[in-house]
Formats: sequence, C-alpha cells, structure tokens
Amino acid sequence: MGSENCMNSSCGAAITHEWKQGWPLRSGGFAHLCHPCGSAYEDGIFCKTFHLGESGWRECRLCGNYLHCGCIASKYLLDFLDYGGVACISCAKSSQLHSVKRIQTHGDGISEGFGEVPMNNARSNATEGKAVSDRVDETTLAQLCKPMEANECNLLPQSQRGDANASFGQHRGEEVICPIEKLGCSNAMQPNVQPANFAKIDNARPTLDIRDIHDLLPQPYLSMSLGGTSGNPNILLPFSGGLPDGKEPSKTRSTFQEAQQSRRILPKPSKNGPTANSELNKGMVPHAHITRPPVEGRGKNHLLPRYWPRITDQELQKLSGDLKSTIVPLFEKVLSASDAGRIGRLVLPKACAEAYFPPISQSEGLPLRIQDVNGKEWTFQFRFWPNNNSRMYVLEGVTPCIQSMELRAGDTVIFSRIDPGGKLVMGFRKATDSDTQTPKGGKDLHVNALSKHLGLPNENVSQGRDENHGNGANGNLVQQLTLNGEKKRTRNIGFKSKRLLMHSVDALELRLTWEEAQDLLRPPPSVRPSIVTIEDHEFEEYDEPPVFGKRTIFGARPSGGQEQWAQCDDCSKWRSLPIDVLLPPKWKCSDNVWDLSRCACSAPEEISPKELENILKVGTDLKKAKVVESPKLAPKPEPSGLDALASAAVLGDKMGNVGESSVAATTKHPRHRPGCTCIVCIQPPSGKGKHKSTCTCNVCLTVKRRFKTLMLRKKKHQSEREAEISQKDNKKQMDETEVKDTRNDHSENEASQSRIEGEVAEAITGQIDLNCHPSREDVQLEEEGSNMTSLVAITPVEKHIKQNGIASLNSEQHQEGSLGSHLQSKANRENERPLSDEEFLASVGWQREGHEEPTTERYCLQ
DNA sequence: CTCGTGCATGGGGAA
DNA sequence: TCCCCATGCACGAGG
Repeated sequence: MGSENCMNSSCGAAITHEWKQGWPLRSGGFAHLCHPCGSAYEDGIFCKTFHLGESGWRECRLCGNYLHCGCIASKYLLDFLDYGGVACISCAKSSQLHSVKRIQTHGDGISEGFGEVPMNNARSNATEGKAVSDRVDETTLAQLCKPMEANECNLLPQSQRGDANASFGQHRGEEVICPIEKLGCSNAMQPNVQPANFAKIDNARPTLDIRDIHDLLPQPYLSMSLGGTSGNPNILLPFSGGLPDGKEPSKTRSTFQEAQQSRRILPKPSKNGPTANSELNKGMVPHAHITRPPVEGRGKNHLLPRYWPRITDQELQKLSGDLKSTIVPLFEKVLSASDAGRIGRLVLPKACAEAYFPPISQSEGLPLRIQDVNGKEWTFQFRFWPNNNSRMYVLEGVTPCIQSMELRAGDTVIFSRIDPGGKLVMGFRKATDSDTQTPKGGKDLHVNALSKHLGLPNENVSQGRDENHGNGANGNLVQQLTLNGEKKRTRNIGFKSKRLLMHSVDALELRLTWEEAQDLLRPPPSVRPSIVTIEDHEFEEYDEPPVFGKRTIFGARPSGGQEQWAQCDDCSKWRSLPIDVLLPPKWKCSDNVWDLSRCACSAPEEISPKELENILKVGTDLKKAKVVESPKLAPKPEPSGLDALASAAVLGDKMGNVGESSVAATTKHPRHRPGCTCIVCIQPPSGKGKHKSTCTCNVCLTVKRRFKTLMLRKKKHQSEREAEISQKDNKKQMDETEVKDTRNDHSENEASQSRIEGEVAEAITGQIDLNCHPSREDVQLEEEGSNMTSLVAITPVEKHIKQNGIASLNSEQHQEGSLGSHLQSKANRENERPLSDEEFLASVGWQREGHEEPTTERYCLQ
C-alpha cells in the first residue's frame, strides 16, 4: 500500500489491518480491498476496476443488457465505468467511455478463463492481451450480453465467487457474512479475509446453505444462458449432497475444498508481477477451510490446456441467444485407445475429476449419472485407483455409451454441466477427417448443427432431443458443443498424444493385411542393391529397409499374359503398366513413361469401365473366396507376425496364380513377379501340387536332408539317454548328466529360438536359411526332433489344406508342412507381441541378414 | 480361454 | 524433478 488511507477520493478511509489483507492476483501481485468503499488496490495501486462487488448480474449502463460478472463474458466484455457500474466493452468502446482499464484477459484466452481469477492486474502484459484477442471475438462475445436471468448470482463456482468477490470487492456498505464459519469451517490461515471473499450476494439470501455451496462448486467462467431449466428431479447432481463419502462437511473434502481445488486446477499464470506468487500466497489464500486434497503436490491439480473445453465464439453466440439455462463446459478429453477400447474404462484427468466430479474417498467410488447428447442417461461408476501416491480416476462402464456414440480413439468427449440443476452431460466431437465433412468444412458443419439444435430457421429437426428427461435441448446443445471443427480436433489430439497425430491416411495404411503390406513393399528407391551369390543363387542386398509403394492390380490379358494396372493419384484413371514395374507410393499419369499416349490425365482409360470393373472384381472375388475357403487362415484381416508367415505357407502361390494384385505375382516379396526365376519363385514353399515325391528342388532336398539328420540325431540321443539311465546308480554322474542336460536345454532353447525364425521363413517362402550355422543344427536335437516326429504322424496341415481345398502334400511335404505347422504354433506362442520392423519385414519375405552377426544391419532380398 | 478387475510401470509433459 | 496417465500385466471368476 502506498497510502495509509484509501486512495479513493470519495472514501479516504484509513487503512485498517482488516483490509490490508488481500488476495493474490494471477499476476503475482496482491489486491487489497477497502471495506468502507469497496475500492481495491493492487500492490498499492488504486485500481477502480476492482470496485465492483460480488459476482452476479450487472446491467450495462449503456445498453441495458445484463452482464454476468465472473462469467467468461465479463472477462472480455466488461468495462468498469468511471462513474460506476459496468458496461459492455462494445458499448464502452463505441461511446468512448472506457477510460478505465478493461478487465484484461490473460494467458491463452478463453480456456484460461475457466475458474481463473476473473481479472488481471493492470500490469498484464501486452502479449497476454494479444493472445486473447486472437482467440476471442469480443464483438461476437458481446452478443452474450443479452438479457439473461438476473437471479443466477450463484452460478460461479465457489472458487470463482471467492475470486470474483475478492477481485471485485464488495458492495459498499453491504453486510459481510461468513458462511464458512456458519458451516463450521474455519480458515485458520486468513480469518480476516473471509468476509471480503464471501460477501453477501443479496439481502434475501443472507447465508449460504449446503446446497448453495454445492451450487457454487467450481464452474468455468463459461456460463451460457440456455433457457429456464428448473432442475430435473431425476438429475443426479454432480455434487448433490456434495459429500458422497457420507462425511461431515468439516471432515471431508468440502465444497470449499472443491472451490479451492478448482482454483488450483487453473494453469498458473506467468509471473509478470513484481513479486512471486508463491510468496504472496503464503498464508494469504482467500478461501476458507483448505483441507488437503487426496493428493498433494506442486501444481498437481492444474488443469492442462488439453482438457479445456473448446467452444467457438459462434457457439457462444448461438447458445446465448435464445436459451436461458446455463451450460457449463467442464472439460474435454481425447479418447485414448484404452478409453475407447473394450475395457470400458475412461481414464479421467485427475484434476478434472477432482474438480468437477463428486469427491470420493473410497476406491469404489460412486455411480455417476451422465446424460449423453441424445438425452439418454448413463450411469457410470466414478472411481479411482491408488496410483503411486496419487489417484487415477476412471469412469467405468462407458463402453455402451462410447459405442452408442460411435466414438473411437482420437474422438473427444466433452463433459459439461447444465445449471441450474448441475446435470452432467457428456458430448463428443468426432475426430473425422475434414475431407469427409461438408464442403464448407467442419466449422460450418458445426454452426449448422448448432443452429439446428437451437431451433433456428432453415434447420432440420433437432436430433437426439431428449424426450424423457425434459432436458433435450440442453443435451442437444451439448452435442453442439462437441462439434467443433477439424482445426480444433487436430489441435486437441496434438496436445497429448503424438500417436494420435497420425494422419488418417497414414493410419489407414497401417491397417494392412500382410499380403497388402507385401503388395506395397518396394526396395528402397535410392539404394542400389549389391548382388551376393550363395550356392549359385543370387541375392540382392540392401542397406536400407524396403519402403511402401503404390498398390497395383494384376490381371490377365485376353492373350493369356498378365498385366498390371495402376491408378493415377490425381485423376484416378487406371493405366496399364508393364508387368514388372514397381511404382512409388505416389504415382500419376504423368509418371507413366511406359505409355506415352496415356501419360496425361486427360487421356482416356484404355479399357472400358466394365472391363476395369471385371479386373478389379477378380481381386475382390479372390479375397472373398480366400476368406471363405480358408476361414482359419484368414479370419483376421491383420494376422500378425509369424501367424502371417504360417498363413503364407499355406496360402502359398495360390493367389499368385490368379493375379489379385502385385502380391499375387508370387507370395514372396514385391520384387518377385511372374517370370522370376529365383529360388523363391520357382519353388513355392508349401508344395501345393508342385512338389512331387521325386522333386529335387532345393526346398525338398533341404527338407529331406534336415529330416534325415533330425531322425539320426534323435536316435543318437535316444541311445545316449538310455546309456545315461543305465548309470543312474552313480549319483554324481547323474548330477553331471543333469547339468549337461540343463546346459543342453538352455542352448537348445536359444538355438531353436533363433533357428525358428529362419526356418519359418524358410518353410514359408521356400527359402533355405543359408545363414544358419551348420553347427547349430547339432542343437536341434530332441526337442524339435520329437516334436517334428509327432507332428509328422499327425497331419494338421494336410487336414487344414484339405479343408481349404488345397491338394494334399506328399509324405515329404507333410514333413515340410508339419514343420511349418509346428513352427507356426511355436512361433505363435513365442510371438504374441507386436512385430518389430525386422519381423515384419521377414513376414513379408524380407529376411534380415546376419543371424550370426547381429551387428549386420542389412536387408536381404532373395 | 475369455473377460473383468486392480495395480504397476514408464514415457512424457509440466513445473 | 515431479507426477499424470496410457497401457501393460497379473490374477481371479466364470463359461
């Protein structure tokens, strides 16, 4: 204070210790209130803008509209007139009367306004103001200053009321009450400040009862008049009773705590004041009865911006236009995969849960009734789990609701409250791609929908109007609140999860079947392979992993040959290409260097749509047939890992013969095309009629050789075991034997593990694991040998193949197939996890080289 | 084996 | 450095 007397010339009262007390401002400064006149000071600077009184409705001295002090409108629209009273900012501007400081906004604009100290000090920096101006259309927001109910003086959350009162001061001469004390609460920290913070709202309401306090629970500053809602008896007030734990107010987390917490959930303002907030806050918190929240910690309950509900100014304008109830957006959350999953648990931001949902002390929580946008009321279990020393709040049982709203990960749910009544409503905002929205874009979509729900002209009948609860309008409005545009959606997602930032197209590309992925894989374009010859077979080696290329369609020419078709990314016309062409991910007609007559989008397609349809249909029918024929092989669109490999072993080159797509050329990898004479292509892995009993192909020879070796080793080990058993009387020797066995088992496991991958690929692709160290075969031994033997006896693959209309294999092929089956089973067990890049590449025919030299990072294309 | 439940873990954002 | 929170995982119940 720079003066010992009130600087208000009309007051001049001596400063007493009572009103020397103050309350912290977001600026880091400190406000003081002169009781006699209500004038306020900030760190000794007389600031008449503080002189307003408690929150509530104020009439604009200029236009007569009502402004709700403390609501978001007031933050941006109020001007405090020199001669007293307030005015719409627009009015003040137009009349050149706003000679006093307008309440400045701060930080990031609207969002920060929620629960924030509703005013800033005079030293709010320019950047803050700019940030606000970027996001708030004051002119539009001014529309909020339409007549509203003037009796909603308790719309503000407790904290805001406190803040507002503290900030605005109180009416001159009004009696100050202390409801906290009446409630048995005390503010040991600052007893003298309470009166200033809980100024009497109006004479007819001298005290606050419990319900009043609940009504005063934290609310964002966004209060919108929606129409007279008298409170639905069916409504489960979010804070009804306020004390779901059944504790006494003084013993539990009271609404004052809520209020305090609400205040604390706000983002901390930048410290642009002369003094540190923390220091000033010490012992000077204006709110009473601050018991400890469930968890403690610095900034723990600050509501992160990503949870701020985002309402456009158009929405505010529309919403405030015709309706009288107040809808209070509380927070929103982008659904994670877990949230939208089948578990049915929606993880709630801790700060939001503690600020806006009823306090719970037991882990079991309590049921929470929330109305969705269609007016349907859901009951979720609001509970928490102990998590470290904190809590993790969840809504359980949300799956039906999520499903009914067809929400998925990336979509946003918005929790709001309808006042009066405190009904919780849950809206949503779909994370739809903007391309799929109306030509006017998401925002227009939203505005139109908004108008629709507001019953404005040229709109359709409101959808989802609640017929049962009488609050359909509100529900609809909430739905509108959920319909922000693409821009916001993107921003929303980006706030938290980088994974959710993936473009939808990219995401689509991830949803590939293994064969589709194989279809799209291309050798790295800028890397020239080195040719390695192993056992007379040439291998292409790349130092880079493959890349995705453009999908093409293979079809059969009437002449009998095969042809490849690709679709232009620009004109979507299909162009015929040479059969062995590999296209980059993006391809246009202009890239068609093979047919200069059709190297422009203006060139017509060379075949009729009917013919093209037939070509495309071949692929579609083939896929369908494949699913029908092999329900066990392709029940899932995305077999993972070695499942895909095993499936490939059975699917073999069936597809390749038909020409579904480029993958149909062979089943191996994208570089293999019809006519390819490499070992992979000329010897399909699973036989399927190509392998005769007399076949001397590398695959068959290898299988034969391995099986023969296997059986020999099995016999050898069997005899060794018998010899060991005969020496059981020698305990020491037996111990040594056990140690040896243990060692063998261990080495077997490791060896088989590394060998499996190679052999799986071998069995599937027809490759021979040329990287397999010969000595390692010594450790294949009995485990695999016995398994293979048993698997040879049974023929699951044969059965499977029969079921799928594939010819039985001969006996040797049984062995091979059994090996594949065994490996598949084993692989399934050992690989029930997401594929690594390496595994994925292997699954589509790319084999990473370096089995014995793990440091070798080369990708081998055989 | 599936599903539900409760807790643990660790990445990453905020302070 | 703190701690929120998305997700994994163990465990038990039930089919």
